[in-house]
Amino acid sequence: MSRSAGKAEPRAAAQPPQEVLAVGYLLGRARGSLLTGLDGQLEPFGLSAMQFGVLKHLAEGAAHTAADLCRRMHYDTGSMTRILDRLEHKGLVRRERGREDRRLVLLRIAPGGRVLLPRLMAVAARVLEGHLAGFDAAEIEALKDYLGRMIDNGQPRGDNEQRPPGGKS
Amino acid sequence: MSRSAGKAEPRAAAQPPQEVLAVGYLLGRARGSLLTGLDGQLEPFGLSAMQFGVLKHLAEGAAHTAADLCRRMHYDTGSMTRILDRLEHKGLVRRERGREDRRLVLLRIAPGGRVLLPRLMAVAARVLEGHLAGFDAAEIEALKDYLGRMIDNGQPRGDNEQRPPGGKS
DNA sequence: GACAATTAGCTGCCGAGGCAGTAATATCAT
DNA sequence: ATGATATTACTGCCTCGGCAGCTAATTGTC
Repeated sequence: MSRSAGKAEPRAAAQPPQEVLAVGYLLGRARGSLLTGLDGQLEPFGLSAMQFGVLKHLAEGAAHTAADLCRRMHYDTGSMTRILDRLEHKGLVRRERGREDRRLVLLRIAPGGRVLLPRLMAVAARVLEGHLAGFDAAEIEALKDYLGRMIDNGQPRGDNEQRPPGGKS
Repeated sequence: MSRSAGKAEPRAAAQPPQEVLAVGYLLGRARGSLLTGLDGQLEPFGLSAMQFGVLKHLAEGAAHTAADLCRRMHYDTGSMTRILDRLEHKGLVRRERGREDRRLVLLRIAPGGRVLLPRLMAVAARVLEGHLAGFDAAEIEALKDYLGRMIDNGQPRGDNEQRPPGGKS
């Protein structure tokens, strides 16, 4: 949002390396604390934070297949298969072979998952809010903005995308 | 500040759960991007980001034993042993039994590590700065402040957390 | 229709991190 | 001193995520 593109950017990030490296350190610690808390609170339900994320995506209709989930969550397809195995085994997710495209395995939340989800959401929100105690709305927005920008900066990683010449619809 | 029964608190973090959960998501992504970039850049040196962190701590004199490193870096002692094994095998770190307290294994950077470190620092700083491109000094400070506060919020003895009722699976 | 290229999902394998248990040493209480 | 407890470092064991390879199925080209 406050991405002032018109302004000159004097690379203000030019600070003592120590200062910049601390960002990476803090990032790892904050993420670890969040994950530990989340996993701990989710443990009574027998779910991990990752499994919760999958369930949430499915409930929102944000993804309907395993590959879709992997793209959205930037996750490995092999690991996704195993996570779905567990969720299906717990009766929280149902797999169904695609009828039109028989390569696809369409995913749906099972009733059990749909019932459980609200409680999981409440738990997750509580953990997040606990970590964000003392933050006002503007600060949360700023934090999300910063993180988003860092992610964007990291995306154009090193090499060029191969654009095969010619049409690719 | 026990939020045991806190409902209507003046905490501004009361936002739609979606918005708050996004923070966790972005945090994980930003950290992943950073780590991927760092590991990629460190690969030519045959080192991981974690190994670099250990080397850096030793060079700064921030830690002198394995347990010390673990406390500072919030790391598992078993994994630390294995990391030190590799660093020692590469000739970047030296182990020496403590003379006063014979339980300790005093750690020192070997000359090879000391020579290598500046280049590693430069690489790491470059990756960090790449992710922080477009950030001004105040924003970086704010980001570090936010992350630090999140970490502090996650620390608190963690036992005032309620347990969700009954597990099933 | 035959063929290659692409996509979706799954499995095996490997490295890394966390946990528990162990041996050696140090510290404290009695 | 003796025993109990704590700390340090290390070692298996387990789980999880990423990677490579595989099969089945779809799409595109001729």
